[in-house]
Amino acid sequence: MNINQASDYGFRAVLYLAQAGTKVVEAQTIAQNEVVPMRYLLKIMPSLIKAGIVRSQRGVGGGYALARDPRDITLLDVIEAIEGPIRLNRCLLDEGYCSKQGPPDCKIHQALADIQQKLDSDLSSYNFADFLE
Amino acid sequence: MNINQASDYGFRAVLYLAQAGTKVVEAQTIAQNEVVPMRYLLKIMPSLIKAGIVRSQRGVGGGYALARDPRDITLLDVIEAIEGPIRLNRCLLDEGYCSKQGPPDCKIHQALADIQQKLDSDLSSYNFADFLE
DNA sequence: CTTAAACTATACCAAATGGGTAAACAATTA
DNA sequence: TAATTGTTTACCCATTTGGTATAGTTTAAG
Repeated sequence: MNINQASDYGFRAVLYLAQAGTKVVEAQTIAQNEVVPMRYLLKIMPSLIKAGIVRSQRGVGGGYALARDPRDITLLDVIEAIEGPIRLNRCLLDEGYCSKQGPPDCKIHQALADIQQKLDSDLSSYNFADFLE
Repeated sequence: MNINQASDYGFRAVLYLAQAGTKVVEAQTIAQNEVVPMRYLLKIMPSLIKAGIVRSQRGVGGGYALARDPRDITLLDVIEAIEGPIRLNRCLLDEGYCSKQGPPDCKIHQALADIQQKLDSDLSSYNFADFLE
């Protein structure tokens, strides 16, 4: 039960870009400053772009910049961009996954759904403007 | 980011035992009723025993029963018994794990710590008496 | 006091996931 | 048109996950 390394790298990249303001920063700079393996970072970034969190520019002088105000980027946004939606239990998303095919009123399922919703909302309550010094 | 299958099986086993009251129930009965692979269930149960959630009896007529009131067994208890403590990010538990060895005042770390604490508390707010019909 | 029923401990295994690297490609600018 | 920088895709190895098998230990019944 944890956030994976890729998401953690995503946090660092977004935070670095937030600190950089509107400047376009190349991957290598982010990788070095945030101690993220460069090639791995390059693989992660497109997920952040597809999610509308980051924009990129190719070619000489290219790099990455935030696509929107850091205030509008939450921890959950980054996690979901990289790992997809959170599901405390697979049964909460994959209908028919549960081997018991439990009664639709499975109370544990309902409890987990409630807890997951709170977790989502907690992860959404922190935005990257909060993290700037 | 999810609770693993073993914990889900653990939920089912504990719920089944809670419904059985004080009766000693053999593994096969639990496995069949809760649709859990018998051998896998047998591997999981010792974790619940070590955590003081379940007690076992060997030999003829043996089986499992809850070791304490269902009201005193929470979702978190079962998860921690089976998966160990929850850590949203490894850096929250393994000191010195973070490749950045970030400043001790990493704001993201602090946010995740807060969120994790809320998650723990939410998972603790449901006990297995709540789940009985 | 032996046998059968039940849990325990270990070891093993295949498939999926996680973390990371490599190489060829596409775009952009000087 | 060449150099720079991101994109795409494929590959790779180690770990984890979910599960099975096997040998062993405890206990109650006969």
